[in-house]
Amino acid sequence: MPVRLPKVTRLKDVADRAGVSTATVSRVLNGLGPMSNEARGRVLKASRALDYHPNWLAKSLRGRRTNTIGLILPDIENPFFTSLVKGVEQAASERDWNVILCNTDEDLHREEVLVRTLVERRIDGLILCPVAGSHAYLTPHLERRLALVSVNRTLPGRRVPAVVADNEQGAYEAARHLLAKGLRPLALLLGTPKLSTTEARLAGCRRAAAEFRLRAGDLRVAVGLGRMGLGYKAALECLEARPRPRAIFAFNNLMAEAALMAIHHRGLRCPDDVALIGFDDFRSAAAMTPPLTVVEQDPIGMGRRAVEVLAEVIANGRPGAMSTRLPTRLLLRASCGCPDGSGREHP
Amino acid sequence: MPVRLPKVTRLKDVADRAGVSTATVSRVLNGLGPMSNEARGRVLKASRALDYHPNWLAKSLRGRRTNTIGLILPDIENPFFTSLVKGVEQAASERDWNVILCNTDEDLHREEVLVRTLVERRIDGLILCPVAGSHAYLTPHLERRLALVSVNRTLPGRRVPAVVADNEQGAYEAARHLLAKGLRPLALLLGTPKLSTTEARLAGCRRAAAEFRLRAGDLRVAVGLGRMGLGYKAALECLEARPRPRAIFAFNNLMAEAALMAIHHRGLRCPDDVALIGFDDFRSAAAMTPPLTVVEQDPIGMGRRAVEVLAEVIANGRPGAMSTRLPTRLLLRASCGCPDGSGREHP
DNA sequence: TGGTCTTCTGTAAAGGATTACATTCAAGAA
DNA sequence: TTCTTGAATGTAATCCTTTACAGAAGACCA
Repeated sequence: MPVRLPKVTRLKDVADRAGVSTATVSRVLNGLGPMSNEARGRVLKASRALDYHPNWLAKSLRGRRTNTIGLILPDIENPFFTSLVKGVEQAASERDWNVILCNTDEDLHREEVLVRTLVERRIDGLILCPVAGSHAYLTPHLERRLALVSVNRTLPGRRVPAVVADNEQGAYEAARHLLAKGLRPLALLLGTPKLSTTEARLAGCRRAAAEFRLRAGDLRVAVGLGRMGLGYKAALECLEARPRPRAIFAFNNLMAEAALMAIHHRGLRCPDDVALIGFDDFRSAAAMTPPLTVVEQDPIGMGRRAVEVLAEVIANGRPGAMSTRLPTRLLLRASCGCPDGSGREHP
Repeated sequence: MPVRLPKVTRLKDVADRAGVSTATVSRVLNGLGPMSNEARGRVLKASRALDYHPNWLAKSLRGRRTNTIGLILPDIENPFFTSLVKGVEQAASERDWNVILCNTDEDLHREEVLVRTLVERRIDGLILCPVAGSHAYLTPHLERRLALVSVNRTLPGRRVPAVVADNEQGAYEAARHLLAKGLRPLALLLGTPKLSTTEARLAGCRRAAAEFRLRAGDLRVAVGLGRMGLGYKAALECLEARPRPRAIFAFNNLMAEAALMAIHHRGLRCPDDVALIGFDDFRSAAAMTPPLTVVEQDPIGMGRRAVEVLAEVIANGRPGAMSTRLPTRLLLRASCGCPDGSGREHP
């Protein structure tokens, strides 16, 4: 029998219609405790007829668990983070968790506000990619045993589990690859400075430089500050210096694109005049001319792993390991002067 | 005096420490009702000392309002939707609303489950970009007066307010531009079929074709099904046909990239052998070789507008207008054989 | 002094679910 | 027949806030 659906249906309404108590309805709907088939049938029928949707607020309030985690990222428009979101969503939905996604735009104050909001929402745990700066505001949250995992970037000086890529090694391999070809000067195009990723990648490059006994002038550092326009300008200036760099290593996907545009607009050929390697693969990298060599990360895997670590923290109060470092891989395409080795450019 | 923070602080704890009732604490913290400065000071001090964070679950349960909206999209990895998310987030945060973002992966069943989940969470409203197929499951939700706005795509045959781009006109202008240059055959590379966007763009192309009195064989339709690999294959096949198309109009950013790769891999020159126009601008479009001409949309504006319409529905029970159609613009770059007119390739 | 207003504060009832505990009832055992 | 046991169900407390309503205390006026 169809029913006019006037207001929102409560558990009590279902109970009344089925002629049982609220406790019975709750037990039936959650499949807990003993129940007669008789009661079960009546409850399910009533629930269906009234189009009952349990009030998740009440449920969570009572159960002290929201099955929701927070995910705070600095820039969801960046394809790296977009893929990371996907990984987190996948792993979360396997656990029947929901994700609340938030964007800081690299703004520390906004990050602090977002963390507070999520804590007030009683999320079960938080995955955070912290912006640069002091995270003193986290102290009371951590004392309160907020389940927290940092992802992609670390939180310096805090005992917070981290899931990151092996930035040092990845950058080392890229720089070594360029230097082994004799390409120098080598210019580094940094994204946002002071981040743990930037620092680690820089360290990797310095290791390679030391190994090849590079002279001081043969390692240049330009800073793009994480914005396309600024990266483009920095790359242009960098290409103006004499002797001109023979290779550029861009520290993220945005900077790699900026560098390639700068090379083209200067009328230079890539890789013949200037070789280019980027950090992090992205959808368009293989469609560029030339296809871009990149240090490939696994953002989806990183997101998945972050959820797993968070699950450990939630369940046991602490993670299995404080630090997870995911391997990277040099994905050779034409922009560094190599024959398109490891495939992938045919989608 | 610093306090060891043992468990989570409740309103009651603050009240006890300040020596007042819970009602007073609530009034002070929400700035409602009359209160003495005396009480105010004591409450604020206690609240700070105990690091009190109001329980949003209890608040929302009692207030029957969550200040949260849902946003369901088919593919958050697509930069178009990523920007749309940004617009929604901006407009939402101006209203102190939070956004729960969900991903359907173009799967109707997943969409249905997500809507149910969000309804159970008692979101105040929902912005939905529906996948193809029958949305019968929406009927009871709409009877229950779920505040719903569809975005980018419409829900055929339902009275649900929609915020979309003017797909017909945008596609018409692009096709006209190519046909006016005498480029034929013209090949259309569709994304996912049966979507309102695809249909509208197709209609725009047919209008242009009729205007130019195109012969039947001079308008080809290939289908990429919204996946990079399939789009690439479809484009390759399309380029194999004789006479070879002199122009391709790709119906979304993914298909445009696929088409460009196919052109390159076939050893053809763009735009000399085959001109190319895509639908929707994206970060890398200007960095491609040649830079891509596209029908530019305004995804951020679309997201913002969707929130505004949703706000009307929430406040008044109905929208100001059932349909909002946002203008598009042909953004000329080199890939259609035009001099880089409207700039933008220098970031 | 008593009455009327104001201004502040407290008590207790929602809001909608889960669940510890109590109760009922029938079957089986002694 | 009476007692024990177990399954099935109901009652009421609980989670944490907001807020209607009532009460208290002081100011002011007649």
